[in-house]
Amino acid sequence: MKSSPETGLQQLEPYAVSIATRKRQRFAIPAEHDDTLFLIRSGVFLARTSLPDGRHQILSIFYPGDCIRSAAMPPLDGTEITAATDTGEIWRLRWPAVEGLLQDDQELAREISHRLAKQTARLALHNTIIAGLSGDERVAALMTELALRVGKDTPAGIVFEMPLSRTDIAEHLALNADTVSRIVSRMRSNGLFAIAGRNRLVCRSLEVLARESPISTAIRRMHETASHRRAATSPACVTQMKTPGPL
Amino acid sequence: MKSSPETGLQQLEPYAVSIATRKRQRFAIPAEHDDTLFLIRSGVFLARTSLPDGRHQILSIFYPGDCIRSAAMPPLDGTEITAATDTGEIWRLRWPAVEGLLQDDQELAREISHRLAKQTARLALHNTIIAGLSGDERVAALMTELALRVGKDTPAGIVFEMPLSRTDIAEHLALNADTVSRIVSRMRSNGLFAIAGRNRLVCRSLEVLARESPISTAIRRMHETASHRRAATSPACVTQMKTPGPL
DNA sequence: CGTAGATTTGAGTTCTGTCAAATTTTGTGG
DNA sequence: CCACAAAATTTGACAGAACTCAAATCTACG
Repeated sequence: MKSSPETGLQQLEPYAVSIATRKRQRFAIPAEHDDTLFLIRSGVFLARTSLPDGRHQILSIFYPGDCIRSAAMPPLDGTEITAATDTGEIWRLRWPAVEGLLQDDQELAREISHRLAKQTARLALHNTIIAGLSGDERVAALMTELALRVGKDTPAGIVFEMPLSRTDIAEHLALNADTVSRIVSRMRSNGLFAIAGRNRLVCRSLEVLARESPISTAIRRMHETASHRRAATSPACVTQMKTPGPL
Repeated sequence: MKSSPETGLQQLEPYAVSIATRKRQRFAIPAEHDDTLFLIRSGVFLARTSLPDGRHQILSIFYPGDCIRSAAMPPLDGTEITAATDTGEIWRLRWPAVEGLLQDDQELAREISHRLAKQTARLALHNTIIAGLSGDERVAALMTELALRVGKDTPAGIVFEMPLSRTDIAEHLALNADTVSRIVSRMRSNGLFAIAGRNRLVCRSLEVLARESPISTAIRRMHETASHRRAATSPACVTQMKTPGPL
């Protein structure tokens, strides 16, 4: 169905400004009149916004292949995109330019609108998670998502770098950082996952983890198709690996 | 900027199945392989989903002019669209057919993608509301939205039919129906709005109501531009009016 | 090796959920 | 128009999950 490879949309390259990012690098969302498309090429990025009272929220997590159209961002001041992984690459394009291309390339039009639709579905699913699940279930849902998205299969289980701090997790799941810490500790002591070094998580069984979250089926449907999990020996996705050892 | 009138996209009519709806009428979301576009022509509709544990959630509220692409819905079983107003009209189109039209009509393509983007932004804003605001603030946000969307200016203030039951509100705002009832009663006794007959609310001052919600600015930006509030004597928007009297 | 930032943990508080009962509203049929 | 049953809403009492605040640890990094 899709003609493009993993992160796809290669044909947009001539129109894009490519930016190599480092952790915590921030990108402002242009105003309405300067509609912009960001394309995640590698790494994990976050859409973060701040409420008038000074608190912050993480609206969504972006993975390679995701498109971010500024017009689809809520009109909240202080909304920005931040890099969550140590390194990453993001493309920046003017939306009107993209729109022009779509007319001549129906395949491209189909692909972009499909991706945007899928991300809207993800947003809605996240809504469901926040609105309907307990703290524990929310964390389990996030861990399942990350295992599917940035995890690599190893003999010990699925290993992944956690790109979000406790505070990030809290801001994403509508919880408190203290509460997240408690929940993560509890899940760890229950053996749902182990911690191997700085921010590296090992999930022995995705099944067991998924069982902690009522809507894990939807999460898997949403993130598994886009998943490109591979053995830790794979050369791709270097973004996620700081040290090459499998554990 | 937009060439089309209020609910727009008239040129899609030949390709659409028009459905006149009555309250609580339900529409299934077609599966992935049968991507469909719904177009709200009049009335208020809800996207409702049910969790495995039997609870329900209302993912979003749709107003005239909104587009619902089934591929942008989360992959949750039991997700459906329901009519919230007594009467309404909805168009149903096959997405591939729409996609074909977009190629020949760039203006249409622009308009549809713009609407879909705006609705994604609304979803993200709703996320923010659920995740970051207290119960009272959430209800105030919803009331502000409804006043802007379906309200009509009268000498007594902004009058609107509340299309959502207490349970609906609860399912939309991630609260409990009992809690919603308490909050609504409290807001009413605080004079934020009055109740005039069956499900009819009167908001004396949008400013005062908006002050109850920290992100009212964004809500207004999001819903005011699409708003077509008019005096209660206006012939349009009959959907909202059961009895013609202004109070 | 020390400092700044992140994480963990404890104790107490608050908001919201739960359950049950009372009350109001709505729809229906004489 | 009234009576009645069903549904929706309101209200009270209580329980629980998550938040807040503060202090103790831990970690990264110069």
